[in-house]
Amino acid sequence: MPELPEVETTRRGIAPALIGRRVVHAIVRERRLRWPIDRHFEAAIEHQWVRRVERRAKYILIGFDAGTLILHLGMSGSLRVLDAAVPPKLHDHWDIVLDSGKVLRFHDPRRFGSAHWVEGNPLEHKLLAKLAPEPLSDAFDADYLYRATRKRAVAIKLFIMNSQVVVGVGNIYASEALFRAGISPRRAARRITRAQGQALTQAIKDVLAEAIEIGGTTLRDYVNADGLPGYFRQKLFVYERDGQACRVCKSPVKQFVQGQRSTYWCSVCQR
DNA sequence: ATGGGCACCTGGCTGC
DNA sequence: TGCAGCCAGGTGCCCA
Repeated sequence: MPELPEVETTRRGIAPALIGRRVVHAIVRERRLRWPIDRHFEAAIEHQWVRRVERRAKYILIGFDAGTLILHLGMSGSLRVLDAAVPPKLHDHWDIVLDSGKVLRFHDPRRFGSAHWVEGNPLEHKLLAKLAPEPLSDAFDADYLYRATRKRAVAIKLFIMNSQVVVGVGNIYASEALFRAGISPRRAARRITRAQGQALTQAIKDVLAEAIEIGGTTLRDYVNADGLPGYFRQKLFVYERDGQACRVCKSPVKQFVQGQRSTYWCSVCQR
């Protein structure tokens, strides 16, 4: 899936086409996403005006007067804004047709994405209530991260991917941030030094901000609201570069599995 | 509380 | 050419 930069790029891309528009119709073709789409989904949003398009972690929040749509793109999801006349393709699971003649269309081959309609404060919803700070916020700072690592035996890579520690750091940017901070992904969280905690905090912020700047990372199927890929792949130091020369020291990038996910790192640059 | 592993699903690629 | 096996931007949930 899209990680935080891809979700944020999507949010920025769809927002101008949505805010202030009215929903004329909603069409669900496939309800079996990660959780089945509620049968009241279509009726809940029809005829409502979109007021806000926000993001919390990797969730996109589309706010209406009567409630909020909480969307997740899963591993292979994407949201695009198209002319309503464009016919849907395989795995285009739902449409929100707008009074502008445009449609917000959700595409997700693996169906790990989700859509929830909630009334009341969306941040109190079960999926959002226990999430840690946003990585690009002031609440996520070196002091916070260092304190959180104390007494934690888990490997630092798994630690920074834990949404109860910090949100939005997925498999690509976890490896990339650790490379930039010079920390081995296997290091126990409680073994990092204060200086390493500082470097890691900054690396996470930098890598996410830089990726957002150029539209995120497209590895296989991610596209933004206009159907275009992101270009951060060209800036990756280690992710999916196993066997290739480290961009800093020229020794081969290594790969191994942590928590059933591939980790990429340079054993010379990272300790 | 913490950590580890599984489940959900389709498609693309590799190697026989 | 066919097909089995493996792998992929996530994360909630169950178990020890």
